[in-house]
Amino acid sequence: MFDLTLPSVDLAPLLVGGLLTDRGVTVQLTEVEAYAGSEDPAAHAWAGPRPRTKDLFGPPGTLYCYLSHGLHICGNVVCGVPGRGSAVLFRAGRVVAGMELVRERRPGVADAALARGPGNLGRALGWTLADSGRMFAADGPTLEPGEPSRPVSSGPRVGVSVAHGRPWRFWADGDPTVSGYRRSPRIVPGRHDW
DNA sequence: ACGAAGATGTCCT
DNA sequence: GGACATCTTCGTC
Repeated sequence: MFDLTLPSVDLAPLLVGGLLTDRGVTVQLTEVEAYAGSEDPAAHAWAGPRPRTKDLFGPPGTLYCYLSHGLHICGNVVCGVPGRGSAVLFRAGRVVAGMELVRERRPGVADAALARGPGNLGRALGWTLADSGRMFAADGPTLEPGEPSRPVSSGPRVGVSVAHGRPWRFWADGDPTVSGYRRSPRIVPGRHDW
């Protein structure tokens, strides 16, 4: 298990290569992003606790799931100081166990793409909004250390329109299961925006 | 009540 | 690289 009391920016690079398991499916993480809670304009926790984001403010080790674009379930592990809303978003991984189950959930998809992108990773694990609030523990989802498939690189987070100067996305560079970088169309040109 | 903005995915050229 | 589907949440009127 990881030390989930670490700040998200310190924990995130350690999670690359780590093994995320839930309900018989294991993915080796190849891409994650750190969000620094109430100190991070790009974080869901920035506006303070809301009905939708209440699980972000739970204890470290809480699974926070949110609905993205009305379709996709994305998952995070809450970490750091309790109540600050810090978390690491699981963006992509390689399926290493439960492959048959994942193929059923995502028919016709190439193996490398089964859990590529946060929404696809959530689908691979079968997550729904009801999974938000569960705890990482022996009887729930688990996170175990593992060796990254490639050297870990860092850069700006995908799709965020503010605080894009913070290189808080971490990935196994060159791994085919990593999602492509996508710049937010709403970043105002020329503005540094840390 | 209305409109815009998403921590996206997929298909198209 | 760009368009668009999709729908909840939130800000504003």
